Amino acid sequence: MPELPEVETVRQGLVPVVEGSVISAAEIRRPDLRWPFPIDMKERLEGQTIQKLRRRAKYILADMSGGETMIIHLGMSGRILISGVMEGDFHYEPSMPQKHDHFILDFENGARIVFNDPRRFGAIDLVETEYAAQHKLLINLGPEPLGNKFDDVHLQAKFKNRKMPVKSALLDQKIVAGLGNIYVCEALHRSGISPLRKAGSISSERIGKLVPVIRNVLTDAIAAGGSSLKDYRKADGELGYFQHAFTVYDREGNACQTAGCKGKIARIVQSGRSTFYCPQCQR
DNA sequence: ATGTGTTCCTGTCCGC
DNA sequence: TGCGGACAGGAACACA
Repeated sequence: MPELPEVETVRQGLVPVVEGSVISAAEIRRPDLRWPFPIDMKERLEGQTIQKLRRRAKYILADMSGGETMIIHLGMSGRILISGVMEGDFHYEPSMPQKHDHFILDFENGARIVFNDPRRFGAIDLVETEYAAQHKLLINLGPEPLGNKFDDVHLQAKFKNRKMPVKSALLDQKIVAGLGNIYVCEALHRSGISPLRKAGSISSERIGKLVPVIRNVLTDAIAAGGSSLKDYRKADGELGYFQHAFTVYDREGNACQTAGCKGKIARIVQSGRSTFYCPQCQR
């Protein structure tokens, strides 16, 4: 579900609530999500101050005062919602845990955050901050698409000789980390590149154009608070609204909006995932 | 090495 | 209304 813009939006929503806040209680309501939690995670979290909330690709990283970092992934259906209030605000009793609320953090300032994930493809781990970047889940990630290391030189090198469709290549987190199904489809449409094209067959000139398009799609989506289809909510429970700006994703059968294009948006399946594109203007 | 298919899990929607 | 099947923002893993 959540791709980079959604994860970043959630992170930004959580920052004012959790950064500098002391965890008074950690409630772990099942032993695992996709993988088992560290057996002593509760004890290692309680009493800690969350010093910094970072993001790497689709992961949220919470650095604790005691030198450990909590690594969080939202999977397909994960949400983190703020459900208590901070001191000084209007106060009310936190609601009872809902179905699929798996992990709850209470803070000394009265704030509460709840991790809810119906499908349980999400993950939470706790590791030494110093080695967080070497974590199995993070070590092989490619560059941040909004960072300096993501440029046309990098993408050309990664695409060279690859026979995989460009759609699949951009979903590969080792090539660039943070894109998912929505934003790959949208970026390819904005670029006029067919998702079916083999990555190795795209000219350096077109790759040079694709790089800023990817950045712009993600930046636009973050500015819109992400895309809310079914599960996704911002940390305050509000909807994102980038879904209204989709040009292809989930728009099968609609007319292509590209200026001068008479095409109709098609849906195909690549590597088991839906791809939406315009066969007319994407080549 | 590289590309593809399967799998984890719950919920929703659509057609009959 | 009920029932079955397709499908959903991800990505590790097994296998050709």
